[in-house]
Amino acid sequence: MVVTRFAPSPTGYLHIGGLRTALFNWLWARKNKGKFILRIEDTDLARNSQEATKAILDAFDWVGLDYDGEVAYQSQRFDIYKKYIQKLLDEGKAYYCYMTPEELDALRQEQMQRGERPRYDRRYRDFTGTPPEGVKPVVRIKAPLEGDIVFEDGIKGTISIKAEELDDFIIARSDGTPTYNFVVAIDDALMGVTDVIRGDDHLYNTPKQIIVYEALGLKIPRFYHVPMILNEQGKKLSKRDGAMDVMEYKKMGYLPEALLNFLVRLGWSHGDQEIFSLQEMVELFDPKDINKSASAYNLSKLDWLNSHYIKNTPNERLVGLLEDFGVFLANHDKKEILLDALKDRAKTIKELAQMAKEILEEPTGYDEKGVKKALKGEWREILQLFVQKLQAKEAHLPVDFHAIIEEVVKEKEIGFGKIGQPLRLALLGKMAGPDLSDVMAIIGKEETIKRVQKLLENFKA
RNA sequence: GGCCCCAUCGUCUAGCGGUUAGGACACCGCCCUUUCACGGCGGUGACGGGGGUUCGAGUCCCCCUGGGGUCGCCA
Repeated sequence: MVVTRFAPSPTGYLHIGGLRTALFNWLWARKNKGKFILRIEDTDLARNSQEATKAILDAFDWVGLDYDGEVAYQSQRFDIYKKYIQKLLDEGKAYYCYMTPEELDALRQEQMQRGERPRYDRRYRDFTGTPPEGVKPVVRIKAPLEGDIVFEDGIKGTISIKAEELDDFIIARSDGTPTYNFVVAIDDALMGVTDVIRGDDHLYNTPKQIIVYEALGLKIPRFYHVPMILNEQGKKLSKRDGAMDVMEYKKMGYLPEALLNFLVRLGWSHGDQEIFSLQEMVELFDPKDINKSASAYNLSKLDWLNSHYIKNTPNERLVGLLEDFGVFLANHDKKEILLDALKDRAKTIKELAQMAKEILEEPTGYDEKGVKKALKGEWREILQLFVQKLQAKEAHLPVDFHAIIEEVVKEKEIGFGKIGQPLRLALLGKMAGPDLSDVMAIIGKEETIKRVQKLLENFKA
């Protein structure tokens, strides 16, 4: 049985790197019919917030990732960790350290000045004297003094760290609360986690966690360290790099399946395939196919994927999606024509909404270049004739409107462009947009006439 | 700076000793067309550098360069 987990610390929103990590873990668990656990790493009471936890849950909900069992909160498991700390203390595998933060700082300063690597000097490791007064001690684990800590990373291969590189790191703060590297190891072991897929910023934590596993005699899981996601410039992702928050993508009009598809291809691939449904990802995903190098994200590819998914989204769903962007089509009798005309033109739902508005709402002005280009020659007579003919007929469907245009074209012996350009300007206020017959059918005969007459009115000879 | 990791078109990537180095996004051109998109077709474009190993290296080894990660009583 494969058990994976996603273990964010609730210090803010879920960012896209976190979502990719969550997705990889989720996929691997689902593919193996195993379990995917969501665990909130909130041991640092001073830093976490419930809003952040909620934000993470909301993001999961939006993209459609689920998890098995209840969400685990480390802050509710302190007594478990306490027992293990005591166990290590009793067995002499951990010890109290009475060094104050100030003393530690001073030591680090000195070491830095001497050009040495700053680290705790193990002064209390074998301390047997009388502890200094008034200092609440931390608990440190006895890390091995020599040798190498070696593990097999499922992505990077064999990783080897010398024992001298590690120090006796803190497993319990002076207030008694346990620290990250300690609780992670314990929880992963206790929850039966078999495969840990996480960002490679955790690579250096792994040997520390292995020290904990070994001190406690717990089973060590398989590790997969996924390379980071870089910004479009190929630099480290930071808060300044635009949309980091997963939910921002919803606001920008991206579909969750597009975001997931985009993210899964960042660092992972399956031959030349670009489009993956969630189901296909589950079938094909394997962490052994994850790349070893970092990857930069490029929004234009996300746009492409998003437009792909929009094209293939049923109109009914688009109607619902559009409501978040102020377009309400549920009761519009021509919504099918409208959506069919627009859905393969929009990169985002936001854009789709904008395009819909530009059709549904009367133009507030006319594009300057368009005016110059379209309003010349016989444009006035042509539009007048068009209105005349339209007024005399019933017209509901695009074909009805198209027939009238054709009549005008024939009668005046002109090309489609001669009527199309001024008509487009009248209807949309600009020179780009979907098929005019569709537009007219959507807004209807009366509105069509109204808009054409308005143009005629605005540009009197 | 120490330690660790990484390196194929601008970007995401395929490649797993013998390929005209493939695909996708973006870009450019053509076609379609009442416009703009969509779509179709075509094009520009990459193995960071230097040494080895080998009959033969994008593929294996070493060095350099470049990039990233990490060195907390954060996770």
